[in-house]
Amino acid sequence: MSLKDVASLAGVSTKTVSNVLNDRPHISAGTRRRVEEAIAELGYRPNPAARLLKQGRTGVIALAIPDIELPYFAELAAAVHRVAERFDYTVLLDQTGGDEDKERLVATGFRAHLIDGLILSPLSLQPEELLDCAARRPTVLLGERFYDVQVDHIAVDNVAAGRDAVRHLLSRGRERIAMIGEDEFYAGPAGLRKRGYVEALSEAGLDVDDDLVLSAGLFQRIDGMRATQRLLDSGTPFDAIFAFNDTLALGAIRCLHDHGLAVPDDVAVVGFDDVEEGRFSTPRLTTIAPDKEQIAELAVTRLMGRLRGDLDDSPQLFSTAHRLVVRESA
Amino acid sequence: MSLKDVASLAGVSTKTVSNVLNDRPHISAGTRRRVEEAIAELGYRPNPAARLLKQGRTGVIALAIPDIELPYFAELAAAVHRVAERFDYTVLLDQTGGDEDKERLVATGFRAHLIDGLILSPLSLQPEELLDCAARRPTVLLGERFYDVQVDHIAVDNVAAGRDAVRHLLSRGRERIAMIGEDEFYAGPAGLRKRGYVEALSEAGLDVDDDLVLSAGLFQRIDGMRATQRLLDSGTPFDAIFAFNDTLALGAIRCLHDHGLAVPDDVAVVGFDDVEEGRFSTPRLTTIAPDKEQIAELAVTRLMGRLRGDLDDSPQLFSTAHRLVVRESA
DNA sequence: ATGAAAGCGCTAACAA
DNA sequence: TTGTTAGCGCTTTCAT
Repeated sequence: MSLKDVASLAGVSTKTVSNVLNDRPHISAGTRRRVEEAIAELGYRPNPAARLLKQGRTGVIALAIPDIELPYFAELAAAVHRVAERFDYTVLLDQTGGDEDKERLVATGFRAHLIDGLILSPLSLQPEELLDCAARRPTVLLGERFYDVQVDHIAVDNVAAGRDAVRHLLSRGRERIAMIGEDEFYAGPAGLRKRGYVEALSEAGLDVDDDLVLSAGLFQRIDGMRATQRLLDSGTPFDAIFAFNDTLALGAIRCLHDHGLAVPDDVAVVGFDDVEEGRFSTPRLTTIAPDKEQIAELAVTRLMGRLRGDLDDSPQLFSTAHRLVVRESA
Repeated sequence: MSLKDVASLAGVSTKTVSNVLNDRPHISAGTRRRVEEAIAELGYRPNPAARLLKQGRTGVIALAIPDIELPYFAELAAAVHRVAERFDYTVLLDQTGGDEDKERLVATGFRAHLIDGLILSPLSLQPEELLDCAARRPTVLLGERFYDVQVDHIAVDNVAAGRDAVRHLLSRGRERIAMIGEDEFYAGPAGLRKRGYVEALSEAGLDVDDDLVLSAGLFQRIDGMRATQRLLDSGTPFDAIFAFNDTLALGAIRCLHDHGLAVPDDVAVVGFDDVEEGRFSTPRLTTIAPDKEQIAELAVTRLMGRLRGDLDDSPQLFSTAHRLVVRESA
């Protein structure tokens, strides 16, 4: 059933029906009523595919993140949803799982091509591929990078944030500060946070002890737990942990508790992300809080600007706010 | 740039290009090569809208849930994603926020999206509207209902699950068991869980004390915390809490800790959902674990069956497995 | 094995 | 104010 059916039932042309549907002016009240009755009678619904084919916009943007099960991304996704809604846009969620191929698939749009724009949180994609992706459609990248890709980036200042976290630990008199989240992709946020860690230590005249630098797979709770276990097993003394996200930190705390260690008395812990969970955990988590609302706001409005074509400045890096939230764990 | 351009560059008809694109037989090697070269040279990408208009399927299913920030839904969404991927389907996530109007919007598809099917977790929508929604496109409902709607439902046996939770508490010698999650929508899962609570109590010869029955807005941590605070304020003695989801339970524990109450020694707590968070919390959470993988599997395959039209049985309620996971909190 | 041409349902330029 | 009609880019039937 199509526009035509409605038109013939209402005794008007398709154009008129289209006008009614799109709420355009220049329709007499009587005609409008007749058309609306016909629509109701037929239970007619416009075919979005046809509309899309015609006007070339879908009303959908994609948000591609590594893992929706990580609360940070869930909270970010919720924020993006809220902003997108204001623009009458829906969000298609894509999980890359940190898998490079999957990420590439999403980026090149082999799969979900029915989108007007893309907000991508890349984990392993290389600059040239990101550029290619952005050339294909309006794109905003989440997460700071070293390299200078000509694509809009939105991120907190990870070096500064990492420094803030470690400075706080130092100010509490901790000197053997472990770090969880070392990453092979030096160019990403993790590399930058490590930089902040290193800088804060050296400010305090401390050297980086490689035994205190731990890596952690997918940044889930279990990874934080395992890393902490390795640290404990190694016998290296430590009195604090800076985890590169809150779930790692929560996993670390779980492990410390299992070994009868008190947080923060024996070991102070600082996380990163300020997820809801950390506000209710025992102990409550001290963390770096990025402004997720601001990130979402910026990402979506930037995308909308590009979509509407009323953005003529060149791609840039937007640095969003962050702050240290001191709670109980450090 | 379209198929036509590719065709003329390759010196063939659009039909041939289409054949190559869709990997159909009956193409000579030479022709295929020439077409592929033309595609590469032009950097051509098929327009999915056109394809969609023609064949009427989008390769996208929507998952409409109240709130992605609730870990249960995030985990469920991840599971749905994984299953959908096997069918080469992408998942569009829609948040209803438990808002009735928003839910209706999603259900009726007013925001007519390019969607082949819908998995909906309704909170407040009425039977007739759900039916209407299902009539419109293949639909699977998540969460048990009392009423007998002719739509596929997938849910754990909430009455049995609620009973299991409370029986466990009783077996631990608790007799003043509070309940958090009372809901005005008696027909939904919450109402059924309460039924299980009531049944288990009466099995044990106990009466329901209305002072122990607490309601809780959106099932977030803060709601659990507030409900527990009210309970404490009321002065009603209690030695256990059955929270209708894990986040409520975690919020309750946070509140108990704040008041110097030990879990489970002073108050035992059982949750519902078995979210990852509860496996790492302090104390670890005892909970009812629905089989999320099974739920996702069933929901998606059911949808796929309807989409392919090779499902001719009538809509039904699928009861999925659940089990009690005893950890530290009770 | 390949080509010509008719739509899929909608919008919008142009006509009346 | 309303109608006519030409596409949007693809798939597909029917010819060749």
